[in-house]
Amino acid sequence: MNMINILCTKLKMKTSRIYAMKNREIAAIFEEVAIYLQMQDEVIFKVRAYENAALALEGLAEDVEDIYKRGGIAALQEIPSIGRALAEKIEEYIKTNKMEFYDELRKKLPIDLKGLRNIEGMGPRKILVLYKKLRVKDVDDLKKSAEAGKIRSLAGFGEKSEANILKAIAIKEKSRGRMPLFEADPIVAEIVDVLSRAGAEQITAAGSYRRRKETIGDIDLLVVSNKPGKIMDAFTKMKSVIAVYAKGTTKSTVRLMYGLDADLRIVERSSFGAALNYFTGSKDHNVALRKISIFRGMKLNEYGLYKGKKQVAGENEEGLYKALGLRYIEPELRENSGEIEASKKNTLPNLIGYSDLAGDLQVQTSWTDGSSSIEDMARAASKIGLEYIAITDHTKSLAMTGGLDEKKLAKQGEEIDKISEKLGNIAILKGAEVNIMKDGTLDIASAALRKLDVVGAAVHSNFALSKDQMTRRLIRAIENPDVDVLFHPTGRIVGKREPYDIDIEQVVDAAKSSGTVLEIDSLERLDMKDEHIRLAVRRGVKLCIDSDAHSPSHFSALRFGLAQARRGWASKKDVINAWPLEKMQKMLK
DNA sequence: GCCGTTTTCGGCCCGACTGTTTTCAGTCG
Repeated sequence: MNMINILCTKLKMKTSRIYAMKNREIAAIFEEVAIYLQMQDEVIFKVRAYENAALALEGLAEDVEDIYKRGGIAALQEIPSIGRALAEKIEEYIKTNKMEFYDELRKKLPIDLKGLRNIEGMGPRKILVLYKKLRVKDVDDLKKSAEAGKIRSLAGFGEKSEANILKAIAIKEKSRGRMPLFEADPIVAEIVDVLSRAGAEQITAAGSYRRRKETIGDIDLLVVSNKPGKIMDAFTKMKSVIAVYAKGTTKSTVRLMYGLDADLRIVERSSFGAALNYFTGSKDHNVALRKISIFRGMKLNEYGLYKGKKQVAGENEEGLYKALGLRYIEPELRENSGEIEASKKNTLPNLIGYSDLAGDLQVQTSWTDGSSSIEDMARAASKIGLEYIAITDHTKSLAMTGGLDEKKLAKQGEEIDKISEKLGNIAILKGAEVNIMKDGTLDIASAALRKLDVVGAAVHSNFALSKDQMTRRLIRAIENPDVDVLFHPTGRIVGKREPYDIDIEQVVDAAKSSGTVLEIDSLERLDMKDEHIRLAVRRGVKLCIDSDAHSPSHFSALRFGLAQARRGWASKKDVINAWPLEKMQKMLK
């Protein structure tokens, strides 16, 4: 939340512009309350209730304020992990922007909980002791106390604890939070290489990396090896390791110089499936599976599924799900957001596969801000197995890219025909990424657009309109009979730019009624988000997954768009560029 | 404080590692 606050201040934006802002605010408060309660020796289950509620709010697609407006307290209680008491607290916060219960706790213990909790090893009990004995209120106090050698003499602490605190603070100062998946990819490859050289028999990256979440908080690796000592040594001595938090025979944790942690677990082959399942998560998904195990009179841990002392499953994930009476659930779906119920009822979607794309409907070239010629881009696309691409350079109002006008579009069309004929092995469609003006009109005349095969429309300016204005702007473009696809519908860029404020449901509904395709932009943007995709799929809106390539190497980003689509429960039937060219073209206006 | 394939009361996921201890509490995922 801090990051968002900073962002808001910097951009002088109203906080309401940030998507589902209230959800995160309230989640942050509940998280803090949980810590306060733990300090006060409140029963752990009450603590968990607040933690669970925070998680539920963070994972919520809909704005909690909208839910409240729609159905009041009763609607809030429909949210899992929110009961009467917490619903009332949420109501209070929506109405007054305050929560008395929380304010009281804070008055009693005026501590920067969030800051202190962010220091590795600092939990509620330690924070409380440090406050009571040394009046430590924030990270700055903590650092000073440690440097002055005051901590080592406290009961429960020692010299090592004191040194670790200083180390953890130093590391935190260099931390960077969550990392986009596409940045983590090469780092994971590097670690896998090291472990494989050290003699690991089997290596799999698990965690949010395997679930293909758009950002990851750390890297979880799972290894099968009969030389655990050697593997752990190789892992903790990697060049990129700047600190070792823990090193055991089955589990080690290190901090990497890239600003995130990596966890390594070594397991027996007979437990690999159970371990993979456990370390892939999500935590919520795991907890749900364990509850099912208990219900069926069994116990699930990272070593297997047990009936008494007998392992009934665990060597592979498929067997594990089967033994729990479930259909196999793909990692991208494991967020405990309905996948377990769907698995029970056998209604899981047949997810689009990572090699299912036949074409790419957004490609830029050196005609505008791309680096390469039409021919080079077409060759690169063909090389990775695509059967068709659409050339979609920017249009004239995007002056900084040298956007094309009607005349240049016509000229580019002639060039495309020539190259198409020359190459022969890939269909090159004529298209454009047409700029959506502030009022929702387009910057290219209808007559010129009708000569194109694919018209994508996109917002590139005036991001700070009100929710209402922006929604109307997009809907006007969507309903334009010349527009086939709405490119990167929410304008966000992972880790860089928040989405503009729109009513996504209205946008999706407009796409449905007008037969407009919504894009999943793969490169850096990952726009739409998984939850938006899921909404679109539910409403029967067609999607396309595009690279938004500006150079030949960018086509490799399609796998991230595909991952996003899978996380949004999309099947091949939902994604038009997974279809053969002729069938795809029938979907265009 | 939440929740119900079993339960409107009585449960609530499970285990590894560290540091400070001599058996465990605290933290983490």
